[in-house]
Amino acid sequence: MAGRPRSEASRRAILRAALDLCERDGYQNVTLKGIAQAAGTGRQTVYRWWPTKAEVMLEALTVFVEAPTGSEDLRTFLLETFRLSGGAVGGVVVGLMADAQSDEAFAVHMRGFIDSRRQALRAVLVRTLSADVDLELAVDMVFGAMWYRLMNRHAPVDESLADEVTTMLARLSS
Amino acid sequence: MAGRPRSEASRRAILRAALDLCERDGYQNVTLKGIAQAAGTGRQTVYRWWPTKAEVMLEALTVFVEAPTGSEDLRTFLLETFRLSGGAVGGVVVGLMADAQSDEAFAVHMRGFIDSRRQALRAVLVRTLSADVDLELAVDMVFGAMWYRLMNRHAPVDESLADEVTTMLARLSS
DNA sequence: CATAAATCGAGACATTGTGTCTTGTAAAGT
DNA sequence: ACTTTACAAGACACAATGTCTCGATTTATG
Repeated sequence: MAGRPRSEASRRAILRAALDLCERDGYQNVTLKGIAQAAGTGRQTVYRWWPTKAEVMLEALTVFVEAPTGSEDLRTFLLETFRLSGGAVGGVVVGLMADAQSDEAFAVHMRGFIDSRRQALRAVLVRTLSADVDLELAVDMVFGAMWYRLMNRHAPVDESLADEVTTMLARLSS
Repeated sequence: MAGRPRSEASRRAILRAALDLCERDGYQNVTLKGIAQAAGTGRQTVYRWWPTKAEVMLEALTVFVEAPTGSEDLRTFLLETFRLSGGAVGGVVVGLMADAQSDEAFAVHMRGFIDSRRQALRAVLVRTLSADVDLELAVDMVFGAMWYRLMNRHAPVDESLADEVTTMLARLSS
């Protein structure tokens, strides 16, 4: 009761092609057909292992992009996080968040991804803020500001945002 | 050099049908074909005046939903805003934000909509916060937290959020 | 009143992406 | 050998988008 094993080469080729096409054409213009073609694989091979483009991208992110380590310093943590989000990866995660709005099954996985990042920030903030500050709300406001800017594009997500957020939070404990 | 004037009845029927279908089926499941059909109008009549579903919805919001007035009290302002965003309107604006990620022309209009709300909050915050607090960042963090919760759905946008944000901001000026 | 201009509702049409299905081949265990 | 599963390639039905055509309607102009 066993057949041909899953091709690890095809899997990596698909995940790699997904990210590459994303960077070249933008998340919204990437199609599953395009991913399969760029990866030199059949379309069914993609559909067999992932239900949607978003799921492919999410796995590609976790495989090829390492998340910022849990730095102890808030400013450093935010610098790493915002540097990553402001670049090509930012375009992907924004597309994923947009797709999550029309795909509840994927939204669940997206929340898992988001939650891991929330935990990392929470671990930093718990050492930075006073004990009587609402930690969950602080996480919402920091990452909220980041996502808000990523999606609405009224201001960049960059080093200066990390500085400003850091000084803003410092005021809470004075 | 004048022809038949635009039918105001059709315009209102389309905007009304757009919101009604949104509430019944959810933003993502609404199609332009469905809107035209529900409004009892031809499809071309919709396309003649709006390029996309998102533009129809945005106009429908501004016509049928009145924005919270610029209350002087921060907590009251947030209560009104969050009560609106937490209901059926929240589902629409989230859908619009998602669509804006794949339609740059609409994203420009969306930023205009967002910016009017930012100005309203800014007007309240400038009377609430100390003069040396970064006002733009404060707006980003407050509305950011709201949008973050609306899109990721890890926590509700309700009265308690308004309370928590109000007390959090009060700490900045102590 | 006659004509030009622009709208109206209705629906055909091509295009594109999704997701399923089929075909013939390849690689594993039994 | 035989079964099972994956593979690449591509046909297929389906749904939504956006353009186009059609005949009819409603306005301003001469």
